[in-house]
Amino acid sequence: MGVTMKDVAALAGVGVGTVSRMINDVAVKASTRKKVEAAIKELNFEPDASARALKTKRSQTIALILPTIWHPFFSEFAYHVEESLSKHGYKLYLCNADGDPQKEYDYIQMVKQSKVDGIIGITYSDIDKFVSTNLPFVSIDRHFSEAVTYVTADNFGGGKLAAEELDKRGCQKLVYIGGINQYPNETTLRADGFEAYCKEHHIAFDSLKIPEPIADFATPIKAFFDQVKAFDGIFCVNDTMAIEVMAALKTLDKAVLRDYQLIGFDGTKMESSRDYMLSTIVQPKQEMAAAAVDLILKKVAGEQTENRVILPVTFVSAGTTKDV
Amino acid sequence: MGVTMKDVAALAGVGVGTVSRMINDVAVKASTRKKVEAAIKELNFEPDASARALKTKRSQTIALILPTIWHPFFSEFAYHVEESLSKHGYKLYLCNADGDPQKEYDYIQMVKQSKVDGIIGITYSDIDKFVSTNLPFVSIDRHFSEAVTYVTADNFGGGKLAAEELDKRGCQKLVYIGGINQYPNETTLRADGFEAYCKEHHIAFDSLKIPEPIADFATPIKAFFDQVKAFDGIFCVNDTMAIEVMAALKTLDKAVLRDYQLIGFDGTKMESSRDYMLSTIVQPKQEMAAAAVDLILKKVAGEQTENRVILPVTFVSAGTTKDV
DNA sequence: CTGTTAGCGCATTCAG
DNA sequence: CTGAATGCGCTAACAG
Repeated sequence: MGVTMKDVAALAGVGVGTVSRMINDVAVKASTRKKVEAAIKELNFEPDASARALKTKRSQTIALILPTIWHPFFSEFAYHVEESLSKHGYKLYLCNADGDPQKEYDYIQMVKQSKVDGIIGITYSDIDKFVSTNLPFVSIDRHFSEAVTYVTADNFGGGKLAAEELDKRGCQKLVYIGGINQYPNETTLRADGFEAYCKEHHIAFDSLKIPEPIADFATPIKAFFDQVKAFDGIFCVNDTMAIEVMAALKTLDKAVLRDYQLIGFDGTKMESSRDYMLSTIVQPKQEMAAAAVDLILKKVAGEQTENRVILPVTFVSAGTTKDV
Repeated sequence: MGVTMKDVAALAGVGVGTVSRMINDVAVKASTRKKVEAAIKELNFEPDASARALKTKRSQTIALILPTIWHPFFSEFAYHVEESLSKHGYKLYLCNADGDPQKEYDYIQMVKQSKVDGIIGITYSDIDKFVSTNLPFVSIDRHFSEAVTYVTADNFGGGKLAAEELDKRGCQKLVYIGGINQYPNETTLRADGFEAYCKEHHIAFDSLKIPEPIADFATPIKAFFDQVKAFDGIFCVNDTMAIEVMAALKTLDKAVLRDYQLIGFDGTKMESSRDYMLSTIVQPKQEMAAAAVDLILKKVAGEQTENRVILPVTFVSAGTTKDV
C-alpha cells in the first residue's frame, strides 16, 4: 500500500514506462526485467487496480445477476461461475435482484460506471430493454431476442427424456406438473418436450400448470389429483416442485415408488458432496457456467460469438424411479 | 459512457468542482443545483467509479470469503450480506475459497490492490496471519485473536438449549454427534454447551466426534450406535449431520419420533420460502450478516468497534421433536 | 458558495 | 527496447 510504480522505477533505476510494460507482459530486455522484478519484490509492489481501470476502461469484473443466491440451483451455478471467472483472473460481483426489475436496472447501471466489464444474468423480467447491444450481456435460461446471447440446458430434450424414462419403466399414465409465469420462460419447453413424447408414443397424460408466484402448493396439487385419479408417472418442472408434489401426495396416501414414479428437473443438491434428492433431469450447471463465462469474456474482448449455446441434460435415477 | 463531469459542467455553465460537490452531497446553492441536475439528466451522466476510487482510495466494495457458496448455510448468509451491503451502497465480491489457504490469501491481496475496502470472512484456515490490523476484516463464526473482530451465534447457548428442549420432551438418554476439525472451531462450543447442560442436570449422555473431513458418515455413525444402544434424544452439530444420522438410523430400523427425537443446528432451509427440514437450533443469519456489515463499514470508516458480537439462537420444532 | 488547479497511479503515446 | 511526457475522470485544497 502506498508503493507505486514510480518507487519501483526509482529503485530499479528505470522509467515508469518500463515497469508498466513488465506488468503487462510487453517485451522487455531480460536484464532490465531482472532488476525490475527485484525492485517489485523488495518493495512489495501491488499495481493499483483503480488506476489501471481508469486508464484501460476494464475492471476485470463481471456481475452475476440472479433472482437470489439463496436457492440451491443458483448457488451451485454461481459457484461455478466464480470458479471459472477466477481462473481467467476475473472477479465476480454478486447481485441478488429478488425479481425486482428496479434492482436489476440499478445493477445494469453499474456497467456504465465502468465498474463491471459485462453481465451474466438469470432474470425473468424484461431486462432486455436495458441491455444495449454494446453492453456485454449473456442471459441464462432465457431467450430475449436475437440480439441477446443466451446459454440454456436442453429443456425440450429434457422433457422428452423424462417421459421416455417413465415410459421405459412401465408407466402407463403420465402427469406433468409445473408453474406458469407471466414472463415467457424457457422452462415451458420442459412441458412441451414431455407432451411431445407422450403424443408421439400415444401415452395418456395430463398436465397441471400453476400460475406463479405460487404461495401454496398443496391446494392446487390436491385438487388436481382429485380429478386425475389414475396415474403412475409424474414429471415436475423442477426438483422443488417434485418435493412439494411428493409431500402433497403423501397426505393423499400415495407413496412414491409404491404408487407412482417421479422425475424432477435441475439436479439440485443441497451441497456438492451430497446426493441428488430424487430422480431428476440434471442440468449441466458447471458447463453452463463455463460457457457463459467463455461467451462474456469473448464479448468483453470485442470478439464475435454464437448467439446461443444449448447444452445437453442427463437423467439420473435416485430413489424415486424403479430400476430398469 | 464517455460523458464526463467536464461535459456536465460545460453544459450547466459551472465548474467541474461544483458538479463533483453535487454528486457528493456537499452544500450547493439550490439554483445552481437545478442547472447541474438538468445537465446531468440531459447528458445521462454517470460518474466513473474507477476514477473516484483512484482519488478516494475507496472502492465501495466488500469481499465475502467463504468456503463455498454452494451450501445452503453460506448461500443464505451471503444473501443477507449482499442485501445489507446493497442498502449501504456497497457492492459485494464473492470469493469461494474452497478451504484453500492460497485462494484465501490471493483474495486478501486484492485489498492491497485497492479493489476492496474490507473483507468479511468465513474461513477455517489460518487467515489471521495475513490480516494486518489496518486491513478491515470481520470474521464469522471463528475467533482468531483479540485483534480480529468476529460475529458468531451463541453456539454454547445453542448446545445447552438443544439439551434442554430434548430434556423437556422427556428424553432420558441423550447423544451428541458432530465432526471435529483440525482447526479450532467455534462449533465445538455446541457440544460443550450440550454436555454442560447434561452434567448440570444429571442426564446421561454420549458423544460421537468424527474427524473431518468426513467422506463417509454412515460407517462411524452405525459403529457408534452399535455401542450406544439405548438413547432417545440426539443433538447434531448441524442440520446436514442430522440428516445423515436420520438416514443411518433408518437402516438400523430406528425411526425418528417413534424411537428418538432429533435436533439439528443452523436452521437450514433449501430456499427462503420453504420450511425447516427438521427441528433445529436456528442461527440468526440475517442479524449476523447485518452485524458483520455494520462492523466492516465502521472499520472502513476508521471507527472503533467492539471486537465481538454474539447473537442469540432460537429453537424451532419442525417434525423431529414431539410437541411439548 | 463556487471556479480553478493539482494530482491519484497507471498505460500509452512519442522520441530516441 | 526504453525514458519522458500526457491524460484517463474525478476529488479536494485553494483562492476568490
